[in-house]
Amino acid sequence: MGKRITVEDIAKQLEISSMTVSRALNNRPGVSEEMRKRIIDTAKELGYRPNQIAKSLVLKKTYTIGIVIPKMEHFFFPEALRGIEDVSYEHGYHLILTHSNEDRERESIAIQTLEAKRVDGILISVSEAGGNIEEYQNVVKAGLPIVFFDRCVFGIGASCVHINDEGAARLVTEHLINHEYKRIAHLRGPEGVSIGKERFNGYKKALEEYNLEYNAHLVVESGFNDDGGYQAMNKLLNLPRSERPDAVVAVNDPCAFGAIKSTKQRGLKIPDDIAIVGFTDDPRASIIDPPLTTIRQHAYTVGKTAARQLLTQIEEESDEIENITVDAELVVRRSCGCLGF
Amino acid sequence: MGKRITVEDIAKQLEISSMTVSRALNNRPGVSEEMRKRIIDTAKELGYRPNQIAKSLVLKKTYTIGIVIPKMEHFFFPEALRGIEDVSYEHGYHLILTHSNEDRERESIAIQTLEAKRVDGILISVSEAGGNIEEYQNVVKAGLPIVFFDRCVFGIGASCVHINDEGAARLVTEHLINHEYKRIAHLRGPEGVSIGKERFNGYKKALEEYNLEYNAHLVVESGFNDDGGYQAMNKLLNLPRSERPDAVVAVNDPCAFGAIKSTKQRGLKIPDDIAIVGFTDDPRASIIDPPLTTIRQHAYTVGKTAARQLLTQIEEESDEIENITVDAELVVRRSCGCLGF
DNA sequence: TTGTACGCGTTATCAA
DNA sequence: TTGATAACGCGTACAA
Repeated sequence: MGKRITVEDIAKQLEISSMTVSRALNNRPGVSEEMRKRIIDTAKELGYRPNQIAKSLVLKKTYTIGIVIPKMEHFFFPEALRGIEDVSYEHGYHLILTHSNEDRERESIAIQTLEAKRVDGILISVSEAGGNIEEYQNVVKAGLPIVFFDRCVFGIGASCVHINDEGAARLVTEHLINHEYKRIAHLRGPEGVSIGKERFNGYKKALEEYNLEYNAHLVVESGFNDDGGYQAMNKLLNLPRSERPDAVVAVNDPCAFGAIKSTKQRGLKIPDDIAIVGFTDDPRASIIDPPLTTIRQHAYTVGKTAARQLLTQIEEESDEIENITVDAELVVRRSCGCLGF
Repeated sequence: MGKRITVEDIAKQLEISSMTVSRALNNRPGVSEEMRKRIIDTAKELGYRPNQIAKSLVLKKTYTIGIVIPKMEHFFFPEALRGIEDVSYEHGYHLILTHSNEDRERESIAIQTLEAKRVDGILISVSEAGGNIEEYQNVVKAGLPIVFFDRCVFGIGASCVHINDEGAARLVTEHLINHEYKRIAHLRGPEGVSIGKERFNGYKKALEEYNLEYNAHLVVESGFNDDGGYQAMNKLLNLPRSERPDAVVAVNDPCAFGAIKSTKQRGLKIPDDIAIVGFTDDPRASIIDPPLTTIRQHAYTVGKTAARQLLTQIEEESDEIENITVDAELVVRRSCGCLGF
């Protein structure tokens, strides 16, 4: 931040007061057209750039929203970010991007930074390590609008935008059941993260509905990445042959990719020996061998919706809380063996 | 931005001056340990959050760097962003993220916004539509550090971090030549963008070096996305059979994916009928059918290096300009037909 | 239509 | 060790 032209500089050059300059530059009434023109011209000439910092201080408004993202590597987040950006841009808001790297403490610091920067609102997807509930509550208490997206925290008085994780997991599990799979395993996400829990619930409810036995040995915690999926799948494949699953529901696509790798390494065929389905519709899902049956999440729409919800809260100063569900759909490809080829 | 606790509030509660509070909270000397403790305690109690806006105004420093990214959909950028974020975080800087969406005007607005927000520096990858040279020059003139990454603009007094695009394009083209391909086409990026031009130069130089005829019909502009690659490949395949290429160098992986789609649609086999190579090493490259021979770009390293260069300029107030090249490597997979299976 | 005084929340400077 | 004052750049409120 070097020396910059200020309204005062422009005022001096034209021998008028800084207020007139301010009025002219902000299209306020009370300035003669001639004066306004002269002011705008010299502003351009001098390369004036308004100081948004000073503006924010007096207006108590930054036109900035803070984002907390747990993991940039997941395709879901850049895509959601794109949705957030599009909506914010339309509304004249800008983004401060922070990254928790799935770390509790780093997330906590990120939130405090955003508060210090006086963002007008926060969009957050909580870290895999589980949430800083108290931190979130402080934000809510302080009257700073906050909207959770994808990985949510309920019951603290904040809005939430996510897909129907339980329903979608149930859908994909039922799809497997309907195609005669009997021993269906689940590579589950962390207990403390909403989507991990809900997808697990969906899986379980599908089993119950069809009177399939729930077997705790067939549920392995995997985290959200491919390495976790690889490790978890290894555990399942280390079971005695008779106890091995004939199908696997992975908590997300990266996890499914890890599971596919593990399966192939042992010379097993997908879907002939074992079916695998994912959740996300990562760009790789359609071109991996075999193409992955999965749930299409519409990350862009989730981002857009979350941003809209946040901006509504900000601009209408409403604190109406909403729990918004974005539609998801089953995408059937070869990895589940249901296409008949 | 609601009512927030200020240093003044803390000062009043303790019946001291706000300066003492400021000193205590910023670990400055000149406060008795006892006083410091009391101040920190009441700050916590009251839920004090420093107002970085006010701080920035007086310190003329925001600890924020602005990013301009042309297209979130390219895998390269989230990955570079991750590198940028990691380095910035270490240095205590935060990111304002803007998105030009490959649009000239939107890029221009983004830059002006970042100036208004008084970022301490800018990292930019220019839009496909070509650069706002004057805008960049104004930034440089204003003394605001700016570093280009990946898609650069040279000769305006700004640093640049990119891979050796020309060398890498030459490498991959030579690889094809060495494996007896004779009619090698190029799906090229836009004229006005550095990487488009340099990769084209690399392609051309490889041909020259091996005395292969350069044929302008075999060079088609494609843009940077898969649709552009698809369209461009269609043009090549519409040529009379004898004029068709036997190999194609795509300007990047998304473009190569489009070309692969076009080729498959016509029932042609890759690499038997036509070889295709890309540039990026997108996550899909390794799992598409056939796996794509490409250049691995190390986007994360590019982001990291660019951020480091920018922070050096900011913190050392040096305006030494550097043109930094990040290594890239050839990744040979099946799509070029050189693996012998 | 234009200008003056003051405040936003913080820190630097100088005095006590 | 502590405090009073001014300043950062701008906009609000009121006066001329």
